Amino acid sequence: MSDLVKLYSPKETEDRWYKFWEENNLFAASPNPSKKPFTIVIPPPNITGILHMGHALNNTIQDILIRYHRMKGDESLWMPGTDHAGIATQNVVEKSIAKEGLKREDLGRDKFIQRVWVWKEEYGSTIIRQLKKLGSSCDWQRIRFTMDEEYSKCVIDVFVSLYEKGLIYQGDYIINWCPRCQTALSDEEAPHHELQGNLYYLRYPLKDNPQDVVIVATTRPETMLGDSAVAVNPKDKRYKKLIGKTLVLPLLNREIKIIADPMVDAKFGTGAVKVTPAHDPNDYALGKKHNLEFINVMYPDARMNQNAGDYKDMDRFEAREVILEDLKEKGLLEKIVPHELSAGHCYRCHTIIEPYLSKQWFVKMKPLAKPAIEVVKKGKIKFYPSRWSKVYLNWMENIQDWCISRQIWWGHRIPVYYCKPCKQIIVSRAKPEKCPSCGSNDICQDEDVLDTWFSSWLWPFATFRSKEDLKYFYPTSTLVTAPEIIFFWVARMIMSGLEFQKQIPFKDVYIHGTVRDVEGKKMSKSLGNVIDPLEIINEYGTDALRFSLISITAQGQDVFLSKERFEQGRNFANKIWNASRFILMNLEPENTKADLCVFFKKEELDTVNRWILSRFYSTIKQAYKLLDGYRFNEAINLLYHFFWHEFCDWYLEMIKADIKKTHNQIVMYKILEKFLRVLHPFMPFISEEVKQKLPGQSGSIMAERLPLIQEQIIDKKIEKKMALLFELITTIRNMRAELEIPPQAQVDLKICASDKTTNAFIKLLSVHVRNLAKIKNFTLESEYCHAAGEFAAVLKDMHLVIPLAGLIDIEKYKQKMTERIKKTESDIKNKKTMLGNADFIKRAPAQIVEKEKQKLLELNEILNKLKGVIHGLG
RNA sequence: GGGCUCAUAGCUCAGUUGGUUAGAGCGUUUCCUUGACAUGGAAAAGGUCGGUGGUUCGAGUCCACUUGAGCCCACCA
Repeated sequence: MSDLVKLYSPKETEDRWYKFWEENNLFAASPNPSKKPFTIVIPPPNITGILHMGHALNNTIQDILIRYHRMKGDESLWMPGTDHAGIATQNVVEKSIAKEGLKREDLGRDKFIQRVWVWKEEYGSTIIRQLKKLGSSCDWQRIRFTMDEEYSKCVIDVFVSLYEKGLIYQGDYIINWCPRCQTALSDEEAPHHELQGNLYYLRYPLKDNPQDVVIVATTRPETMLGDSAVAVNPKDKRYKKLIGKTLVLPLLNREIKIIADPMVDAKFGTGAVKVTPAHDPNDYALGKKHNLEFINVMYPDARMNQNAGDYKDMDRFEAREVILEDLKEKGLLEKIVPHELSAGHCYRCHTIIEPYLSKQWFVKMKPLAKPAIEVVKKGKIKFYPSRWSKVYLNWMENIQDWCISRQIWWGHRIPVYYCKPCKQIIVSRAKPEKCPSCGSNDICQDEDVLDTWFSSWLWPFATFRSKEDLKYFYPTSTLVTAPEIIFFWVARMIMSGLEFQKQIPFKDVYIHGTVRDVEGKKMSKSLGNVIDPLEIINEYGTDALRFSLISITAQGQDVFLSKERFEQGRNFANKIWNASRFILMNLEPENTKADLCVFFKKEELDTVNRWILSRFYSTIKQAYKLLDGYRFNEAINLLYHFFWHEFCDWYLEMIKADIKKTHNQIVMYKILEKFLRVLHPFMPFISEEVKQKLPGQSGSIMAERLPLIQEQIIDKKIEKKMALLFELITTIRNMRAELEIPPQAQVDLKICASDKTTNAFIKLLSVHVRNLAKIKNFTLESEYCHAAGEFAAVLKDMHLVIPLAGLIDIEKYKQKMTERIKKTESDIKNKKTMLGNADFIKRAPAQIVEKEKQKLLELNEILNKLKGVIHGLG
């Protein structure tokens, strides 16, 4: 290794190791009764997906969990797969055939679906390849697709079973309709966004007295063509006498009634509202209640239809303008007031949703939601961070029925059949030969397919191919996903798991933040602010990407990302690489064989080695705890700090002078080797690469176990003492800088430490003071030893003296000391006040009081020493 | 209209059960090309934790109100 380059090169190593792991089947998991299962099902990416930072974060977290548990000794399965993504995929393939001048109708249903499968074969696994670049240790042999034959069977089975239970029904309702995709959408698929629009005030003349008008306000004037009433609040005095009267709908001259309903808010607009039952959910309810006519005025593509009179064939927004013009001409446009409104948008193509009356299939959600609410309330499923459980419960408690039919071709076709002669509806797992009612074989299947989420909600169990696997790995352990997926997927999986497996689908739900750019904007292609993970991998390496991403992801907080962040990860990988190089080039292979636990004997091992071992075990103990609590950033930052600043900056520097000593050899090797194992879940590639270069090591690091915590090695006293030593060295270095002594020049140093323990400790470790602070003649006194004209500093109850005067600016230094004295005096004053407070003495825990007392003593000591320094300066 | 999150060093952010010299990375300043690493080392400067009030012996850390930023949900036409 020592002959290798100074810079770590992830490019040359990462792909190689991934291939090695795959070829050696190291990702595979299978039921093993002697082990605990740990299971994660991947949120299946769309086959149209291309890896973005959200995926990178999501999958890095899962991979950390999986690798951590695998090395903990659990039978760890990361179940991979992809989602057929009905609308998204259909859109992509439609675009692709459009290049040949074709529409899907030109091909016909079967040919089109064939084309989708061809597309899927060619591009559908792009995202999988990219997940592999990320280092994801999924059991790829188990990979699932939501349109796999068996999976599809399960989807159909679930539909039929829910239908048989009376939980699926068909009906004419107002649904969210995307005119561009030309399909119904669920409420979740039509998120509302604010829109700057207008409130248009229209005048509807009374039939009896056309000079008199009722003014209605609307944001969508084109829907007036479908009006079948005007509604007012029954208590509204302004309109009381008009209730029951007839209006003439302008432009179409249709007669409509004025009705009264308490649903109308008298304070909004004019207090009179036009009622369009076929184009608005509220109006739909009014229409049902008051038995109004349902007039659909649009084609599925949102052009006006035959019910729209002269406006037929105009697009809805074009019609809006023309209608307003015409009304204005007739003097029936009262006014236009700017008005902010929110409208549903298609989550696939962002087209404004049209509330549209149509026949669709729905799932009754209330009965399914009930047990799903219970399991979260009872803590059987826990959200991390816990606040998301509130969001979940709030949604579940107000759940609406789920529209599951989609008017597209790519997806699971609804298993409903219609008998043409007798109109019988047959819901069946397989196509019936003949109608059970009339015996006819003139049967056709429902044209619609199911919502993609109607297949993904079965993911945690439908992915398992055998009963044994299902029994062993289900319920899964942790689900890792983003907040916007809670309603779409998490909630529904909980419902389906309870309904079809009678068990929760997972125990923990870890909700991570959204990846945003530095300005806090969501990363998206349209904004052009994306950072491509693959580019980062190419430039900095996968380990760097993973490290940086994780180190800034506090539990549940959004991630603000700029490209520079990845430098830290790259630098850390390089640091590990070089520290390893250093160790390996100094390591005698025979020293790699010792068993650390046998070797470790307090009495025999020197302080420095005891210290670093203690720090190592303290660190991993804390890291494991943090990982178990899903605090990934804290865990990795802890490991980072340990390795870089304690192991490299202090430990390796201290033992450098005596690197061939057996104890040093054994300890530095053991810590490196063990550290790599702890690091592996976070940075799988470099940990494997270095591990493989260690002498006497064979086999993958993936097959190793995490180092066990050796409690008996943790020694807080030594850790504290060593902290003092470091402070001492730092203070001396500081003095040298103050004196502008060149780094390579050696100086003499006197330390006056009156405290016996401290004195003895410094004596014991004086070699390190000499080496790390470049000291030539070192003397340790127990008495005050600061002579006039010498340069001195104070550390706790010690005086540090460099007998080399004249170089410093005495006045400047005096001033600095005076400031410190002032600060110390003020600290003392505060402490005295605190300790003088009877309530504090009485109520604070004794150990805190004791600690404060100690601090006061120390401060007094420091004050004395500082005064001595000033005095010494003359 | 309801709910949630955030506001801590120049920048980006940590800070689990309230304990008192508030941390990191990046950036800045000074010095160092010393055989592991300049994707490096040493040292330094820099916050009193958005505001107000409260609880407490003690609050960045709990409560109320408030200001600003952002997100989610909701059938205001």
